Amino acid sequence: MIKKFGLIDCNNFYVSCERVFNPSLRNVPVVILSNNDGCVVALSEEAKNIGIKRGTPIFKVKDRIKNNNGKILSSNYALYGEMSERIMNILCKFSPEVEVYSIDEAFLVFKKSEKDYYEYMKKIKDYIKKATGIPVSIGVGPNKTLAKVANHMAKNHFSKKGVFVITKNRNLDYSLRQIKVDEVWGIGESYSKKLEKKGVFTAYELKNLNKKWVEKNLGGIVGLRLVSELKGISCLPLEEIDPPKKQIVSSRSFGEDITDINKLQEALGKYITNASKKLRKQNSLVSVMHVFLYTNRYKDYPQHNEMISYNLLNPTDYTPDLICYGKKLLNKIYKEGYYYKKTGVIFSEIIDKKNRQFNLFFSKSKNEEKTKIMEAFDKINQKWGKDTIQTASSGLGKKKDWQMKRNYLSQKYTTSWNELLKVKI
DNA sequence: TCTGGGGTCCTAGGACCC
DNA sequence: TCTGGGGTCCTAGGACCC
Repeated sequence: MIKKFGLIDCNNFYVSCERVFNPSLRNVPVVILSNNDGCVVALSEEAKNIGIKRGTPIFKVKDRIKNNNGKILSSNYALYGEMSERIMNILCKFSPEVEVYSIDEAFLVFKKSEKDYYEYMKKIKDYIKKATGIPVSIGVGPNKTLAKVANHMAKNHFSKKGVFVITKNRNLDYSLRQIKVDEVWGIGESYSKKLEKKGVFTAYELKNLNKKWVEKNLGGIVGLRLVSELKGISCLPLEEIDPPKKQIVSSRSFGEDITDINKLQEALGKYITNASKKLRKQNSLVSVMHVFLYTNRYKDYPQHNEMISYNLLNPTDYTPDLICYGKKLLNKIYKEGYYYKKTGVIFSEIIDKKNRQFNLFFSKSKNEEKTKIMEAFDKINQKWGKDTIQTASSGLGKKKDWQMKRNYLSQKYTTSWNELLKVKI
C-alpha cells in the first residue's frame, strides 16, 4: 500500500454547472462574468479556442462572442455553491480524508496499491459525472504539488483522458518536462518572469535549480518547499478541518459611481451585515475593523482612496453595533464631490468567542441580549431565506443603484422553488 | 458605457527594549 | 576613519491561490 494525494478539479466548473441545466449552452463558447458583469472569470473550451482569456473585460470581447454564437452569463453563486456541495459529499464516500480546497477542487488522500490507482480514479470520475453532470479531472501524485501537476497532465496533456497518476520513479520527470513553469502551483506571473529570465521554462528545470537561488528569489521558504515537492518529498499536509478565518472581507464595486454619502452608508451596512454573519458562523468576534472607500481607478477624474481602522474596546459579532462604528468611520474618510466606485469592510484580529477577555465596560446582561437577538436574526434568515429580516440601515427599497449589475443571470435551478426547471411531457 | 472578490503566507524594515 | 548587539513585535507590501 502506498499513500498518495489526489486532486479532483471540476472542468470549467461554472460553465459546467450552467450546462447541466441549460443544454443550449453545450458545444458553443460560454463565458461567465465577475460580479458587476465586469470581466470574464470562467470560460468553456470553445471560448478558449476563439482566443478569449480569463480576466478580460467583457466589453473587449463581447462582439467576438456574439459572432461565434457564444453565450454570456453573470455568475450565479447560489447555483455553483450548491453543485459544489453535492460533489464534495460524493468525494467523502470515496476517501475518509478530504480537504475541500476551493469551490471546485478537493485534495484526497488514498492508501492503495500502486496498480489500483488509475482504475479507482476513473471510477470516481464516472460516478461524479453520472450523479451531478459535472465533468472532473483527477491527478494523483506523492504530494499536493505533484497531484496538481498530475491534474494538469490529465486535463491538458497525455491524451486528455481526465485521469493521470504520477509515479515517482516512472513518469515523474517525463511529466515535469511537459509542464510550463508558470503552470506550477505557487508560481505566478512575477516568479515566472524571473525564472524565464534565468532560462528556466519547465517544471523539470525548476526542480533542478540551485537552492540558494530559489530561496533568495522565490519567496524564501515557500520556494524551497515548492521545489522539494517537485522532487517528490511531501511538505504540505492535508488540511481536512477548515481553520477559522483570520480576516473577513466584504466589499463590492457599485453598479454605478456614487457620490451620495447616504447611499455609501447603505452599501456599507449591507457588507457589514454580510461580514458579521460570517463572523458568527465561525463563533468569532472581531477586535479591529477597517473601512475603505475607493474612487474608480480606471477613470481620470480626481481620485480619493482611503482606509481607516478602529480598535474595538469590546470585541463583538453584533451587527447593529458594527454598522454603527462602520458609519462613523466612513464619515471620517468620505469627502464630498468624488465619484466613488467601491467601499467595503475588513475584520481583522479575529478572536475565538470562548477566549474573550472582559474589561470594566463589559456588561454581561447586555451582551446576552445581543447574542439572543443575533441568534434569532440568523435563524429567521436561514429558515425563510436570505434577507427575510434585514437591518434598516441597508435601505429597504427594492433596487439600488449601488447594487451590482447581473444582467445575464441564469435561474436558481437548485435553491429556489420558484425557479426549478419545468419539464414538458 | 464597460476592468471581481475573498483569502493566505512570507519577508523586510522600523521601532523599541535591555 | 571609527558609532553595540541581539531580540521581539508590528506593519506594509509583495507574492500567491481560486
